[in-house]
Amino acid sequence: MSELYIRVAEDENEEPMEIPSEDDGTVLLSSVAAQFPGACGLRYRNPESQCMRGVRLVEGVLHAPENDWGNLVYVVNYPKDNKRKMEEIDAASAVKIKRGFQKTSDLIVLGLPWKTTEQDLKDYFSTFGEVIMVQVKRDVKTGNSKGFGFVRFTDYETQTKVIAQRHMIDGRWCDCKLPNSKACPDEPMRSRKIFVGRCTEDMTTDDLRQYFMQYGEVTDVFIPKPFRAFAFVTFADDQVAQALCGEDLIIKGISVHISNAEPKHNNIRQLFPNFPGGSASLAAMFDRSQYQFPSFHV
DNA sequence: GTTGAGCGTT
Repeated sequence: MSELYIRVAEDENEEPMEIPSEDDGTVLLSSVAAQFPGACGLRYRNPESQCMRGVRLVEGVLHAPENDWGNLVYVVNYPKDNKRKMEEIDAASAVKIKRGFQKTSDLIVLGLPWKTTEQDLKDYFSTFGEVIMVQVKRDVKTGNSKGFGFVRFTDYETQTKVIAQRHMIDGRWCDCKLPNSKACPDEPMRSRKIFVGRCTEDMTTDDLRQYFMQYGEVTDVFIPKPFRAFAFVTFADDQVAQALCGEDLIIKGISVHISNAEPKHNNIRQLFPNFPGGSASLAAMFDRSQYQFPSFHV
């Protein structure tokens, strides 16, 4: 019975994840909760009655029905109020739960040899865990490496391990750190609009709409022309927008950075036609006033 | 073709 895995999913229609069982054939609730934070039990559809059945849980240990887990997909139970929170109240935490708790972020890789390629980086970092993105930053004109890059892992544990040590890559010692540009203000505006930084030119409004749909209803996508490497996406629900803020997301293999959309203030003069002095001081005042006048940013 | 602490064509 050792080295057995059971299939567990958040919902009957979601993709299952394999959770390891113990030597005696039981599964620890903590093993389930490690992948599904907040889980308090498991259920499954009884093939005969077609009814959902609970899995026996004794002191944190889940016991196989009829002493055999079989090939069924088990569904995670959450405490009742959690569930209501997820479905009705807190769209923000729903997004986070869905994506797993320990989200990884891009790591900056400092000190790369000039000759190191993205393939080299991928080969090297794959020895630590699954890699979902690598970049070597290059001079746009010459194509020469700037001597640093970025890497992103699937698992948070991998990320922790990689940050903790130095790396010998193609004959040089390199460091991996969390990049500086991670900050999201503590008191974010409750905007429904997000700023999507580091877009590439081949990302269309349709691409962005398709991608962001998974988090909630998208009401608008705006890509400035000519190309400026960023875009705005507006959601129907501000909680969805806020939940994504500060994240690095992979779109078409490219890591984009999500932050709050700054209020646009190009029409201040129209709002305050008689304000004395230059537009700069007016703009500054507008910025300080945005909490009192939330309706000004649309 | 050069360099060696840094921060990703907002």
